[in-house]
Amino acid sequence: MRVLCVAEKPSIARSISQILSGGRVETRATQSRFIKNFDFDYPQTNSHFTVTSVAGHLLAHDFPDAYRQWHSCDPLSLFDAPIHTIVPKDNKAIERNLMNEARNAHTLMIWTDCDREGENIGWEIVTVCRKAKPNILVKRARFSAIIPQQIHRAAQQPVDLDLAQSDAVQARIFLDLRIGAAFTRMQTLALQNRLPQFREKREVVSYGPCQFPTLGFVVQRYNQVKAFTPEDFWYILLSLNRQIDRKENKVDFTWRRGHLFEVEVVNEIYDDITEHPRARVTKVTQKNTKKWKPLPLTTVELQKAGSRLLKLAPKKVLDIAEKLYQQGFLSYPRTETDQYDPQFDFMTLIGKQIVDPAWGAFAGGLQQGGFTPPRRGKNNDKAHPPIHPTAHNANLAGDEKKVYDFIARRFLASCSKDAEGSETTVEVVYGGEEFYMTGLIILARNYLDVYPYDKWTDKEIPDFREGEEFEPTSCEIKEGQTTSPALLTEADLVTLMDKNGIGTDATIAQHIQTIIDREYVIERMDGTTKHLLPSTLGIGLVEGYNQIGFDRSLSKPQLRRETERSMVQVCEGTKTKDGMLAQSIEQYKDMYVMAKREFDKVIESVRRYIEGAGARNAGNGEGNGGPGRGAGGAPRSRGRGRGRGRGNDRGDGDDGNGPPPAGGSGRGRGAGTRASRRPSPPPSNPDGKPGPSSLQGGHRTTSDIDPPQPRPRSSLQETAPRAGASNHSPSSRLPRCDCGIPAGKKRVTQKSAREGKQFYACAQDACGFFKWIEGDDDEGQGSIGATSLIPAKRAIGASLAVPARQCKCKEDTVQRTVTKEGPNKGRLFWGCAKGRDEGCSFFEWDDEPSKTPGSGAPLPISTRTVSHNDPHSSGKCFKVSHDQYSID
DNA sequence: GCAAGGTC
Repeated sequence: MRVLCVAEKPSIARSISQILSGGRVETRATQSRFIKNFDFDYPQTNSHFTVTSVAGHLLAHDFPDAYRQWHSCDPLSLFDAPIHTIVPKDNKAIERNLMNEARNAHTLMIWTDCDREGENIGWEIVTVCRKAKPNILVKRARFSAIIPQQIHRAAQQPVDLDLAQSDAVQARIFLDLRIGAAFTRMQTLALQNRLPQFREKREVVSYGPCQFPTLGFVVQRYNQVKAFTPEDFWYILLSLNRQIDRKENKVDFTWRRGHLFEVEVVNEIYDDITEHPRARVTKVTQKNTKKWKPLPLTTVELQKAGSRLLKLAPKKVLDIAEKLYQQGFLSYPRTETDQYDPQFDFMTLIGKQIVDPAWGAFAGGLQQGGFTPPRRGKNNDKAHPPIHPTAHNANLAGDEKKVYDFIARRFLASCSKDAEGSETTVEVVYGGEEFYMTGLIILARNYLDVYPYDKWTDKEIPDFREGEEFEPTSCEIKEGQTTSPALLTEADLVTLMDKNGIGTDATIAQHIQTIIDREYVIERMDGTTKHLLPSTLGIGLVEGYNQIGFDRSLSKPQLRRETERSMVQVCEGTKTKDGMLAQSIEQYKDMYVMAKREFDKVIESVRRYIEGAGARNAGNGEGNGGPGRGAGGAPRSRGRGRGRGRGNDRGDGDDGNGPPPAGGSGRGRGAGTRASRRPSPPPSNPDGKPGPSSLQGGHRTTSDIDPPQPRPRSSLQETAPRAGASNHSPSSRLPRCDCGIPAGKKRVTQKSAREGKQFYACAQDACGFFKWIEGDDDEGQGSIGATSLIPAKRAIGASLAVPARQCKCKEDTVQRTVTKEGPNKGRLFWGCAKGRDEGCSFFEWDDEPSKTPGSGAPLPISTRTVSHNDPHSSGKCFKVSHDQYSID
């Protein structure tokens, strides 16, 4: 039996040929420069194999001539115009090769990547091959790593292509083409008609459903920076000189109140406490603490780490990983999965690393009892495992070595144990005010030994006894200033796009490049950090469109997210391709009509900005004070507002008596005995520990993050935000609770599907008011849990893994793994978040459909795939009526 | 002269 295997790219064709043939393979050239055909016998299935490939998508889609000329039709008609499917000129040689080879084959086996796009590329290959041999039997090989065991298994146990996934991609292709072409022509022509700058330049002002939200993030951050007003604050620092190991040391105690924004109040407190000669140690506590080992590695994490730790551009990191994957050293590098299969064979892969001079000994230690199963993240695309090394490579240098080393060390670290330490907290009362200090002793470095990218250092502190008293060496008032957020870096933007489902692992970096190429955004180096600054054109477009009252803004991510959701529904079979298209086209057509009718607003906005008059008011109510960085650069994801009355998750924020806070609200527990004062704690790290802040650092102020200065470049100028230029953030966006006071913004902290989602609640916990913050994730910045709400970008399944099962307590359930020895060990199940003792007895296997009505739990793929496993039912795969492709 | 998604 002759089997024609077609991979998604030439390198995969070569690799699988090597593996399946055991090296005894004949290579034939084709008319395509890139494509080779590989012939060999595969006795395991009594077959003769020919392996070839395409190079990504084989087909292209465009409008017929009558619509292709920009002036030949109203752009509106592009929403309904016919779309032709063709084999583009560059792919003709590939097409000819496929048809020639198909004629001689009994079976066509599709070896494209196991994701949505791969399924669609598979159908494109089928379409072309069937032109030459209509009744060819079609099978699908499923694999997610180029390792012999998987490749042989895929060859011997092929499955069927998934029409639903292909349809979802098809719908996306048509939709993107129609929307992109219609909006791009309309806005380009309108701007050229009305503004001379555009007539002269004659450059395309493109609109794309991914590029515009990407631009939106850059503009949003710019507005936040510009709207930022620094605020002075004051705090009290208590110091003591005391010996550690016979060496004199100055140790600082942190004020429990953090810092206050009223200098008079601080002065008053200060005067009070300095009347007292001595401070007293009220409590010395010691507890064991851990630093968690890293999660298994996803593509986006790899890109962010590459940017932050290895100083390589996201695109560069991905290119290197792709190459190492093709050479068999890494697993598939485009994955959203950060959890391993319970059956994953860690030991064999760890064993391959013991020869390494740098981390071989560590790997050996893991083999001899040091192994602990990796943590389980929340994401699973059900197509690929986390990125891990599949073979050892000792012959790398430069950037390739950096990337491989990182991935190998990350893998070994994730198989190791958390680092362990002992944390000591000393609490002190001085003149009625509380101060504290923490120290850390690392007891076991564990994973840190192989993972130098994480830092955790001892902080020695002197011995203190409960009840002891001392005379402070100094007690002084320090001053600081809140600082503006920074403009986005490329890594920040990658994070935002990923969280909001804009683009795919493979295209995110390209969308960023597109908005730079279009001059919507300008890259600017600030020291060694590259920041992204919107151009006047970029701001003008976004602000202009924002002034048109769309339900869902074109520059925000919801629309794209809806497209993604629809695609998942098509994959699930709960929506048809045509249904999705009709619905989406109608929606975008309405928006197009509205945009065209009110395009004057965009034109005026663009005119204002590029002529320089608009920069004054870019905030436009958007600025929400910006993520507060505190004076010491607290994590950007955390705070909003400018310090005063920031919401904080520790519940010890605003006392509720003063004027309503601007950027959020804390729940008052009062400010000790001085209820009229308004304490504001230092920013916290995500783990709830105090972040590095001015309270410890002393004098770090806003000058750390100076706002960027203008540097004109072209007629479409850069715009530079200045701190303190305008708006205090409006509190008007906050709803009021049933008590009539502004509601507090809070975040779900419970481990569940909604973890991280924000909601409003009564700021004083008085009336029980509750409301989800709609579009919480849209703001992106700091929407910790957003990922779990975003459907998978490429592979089917990720969104289906979102836990939506609800237990008898009407709470979201949590996923657990069977640990008890027995046939179910390692199997996943869902149970009550509160546990069986405190909660209910809810129990469902993860791999079985939920019995809870409307739970949205995953359907096994097999139940919705048209399945024809009988190898003799040649051609029956295509009994399903299928108008997907008719190639012109 | 348009998009986003593959890959070379």
